[in-house]
Amino acid sequence: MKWQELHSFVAVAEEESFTGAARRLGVSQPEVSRRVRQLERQVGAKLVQRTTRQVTITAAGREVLRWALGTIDSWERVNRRLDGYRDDDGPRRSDAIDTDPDQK
Amino acid sequence: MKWQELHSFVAVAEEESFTGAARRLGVSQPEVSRRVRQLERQVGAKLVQRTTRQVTITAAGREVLRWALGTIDSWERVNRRLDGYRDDDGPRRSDAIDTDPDQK
DNA sequence: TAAAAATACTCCATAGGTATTTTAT
DNA sequence: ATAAAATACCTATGGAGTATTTTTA
Repeated sequence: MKWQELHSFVAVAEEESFTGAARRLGVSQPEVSRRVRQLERQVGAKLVQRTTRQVTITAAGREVLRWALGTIDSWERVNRRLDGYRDDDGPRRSDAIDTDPDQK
Repeated sequence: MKWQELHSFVAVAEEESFTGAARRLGVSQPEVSRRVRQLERQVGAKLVQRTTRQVTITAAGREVLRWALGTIDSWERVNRRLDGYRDDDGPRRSDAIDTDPDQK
């Protein structure tokens, strides 16, 4: 499971659109499609019900969404607590950890 | 950030050894080394202090470890709750989501 | 000096883009 | 008919192995 997949799924769930999510994530629409499908494959359950006109989250999707939001949030808190320990020698690459949706 | 990196870090922290963690994860020692370094790079802080004879977790490492353990645990709970929704058509690939350390 | 971590090099899998096709309203 | 998701295809990045080198107790 990858962080990006979670973020992509969250974006799709919130935007109720793959293209919208793609725009928001700064990535192509097919890529979002792939990430969500991949997540679904790994989880073993359909997370969003899609037709070309409607994207609705499934019951399983709601479960995962809740968890994903909580996890992302808890990470952000831990991440903040790490500020004290941070070694600022290496090149600062805030994009490496895509904790923030509006990275770029 | 990748799930594997978290698991690798947890294994290293618990085994206090890269080779031990590698054995436990069923992966090569250099790979574990890379995954942990990658995680450190992303986090922006050294998580384990290593010499060739001693591997000790840092303060930052302890923070991340706590979070990682909690996250892995919470995922396992959600994952169990998903059993009801699971579509058992596609090939069962329990290894895809490495939620379980003893996958293979 | 011996055991363990890091580096070097290689190969192949997959992440991710563009172009196109399919589908549902 | 059209907007949006899926598929096809291609390239480049990086995941992961083996072999080797470096390091410290």
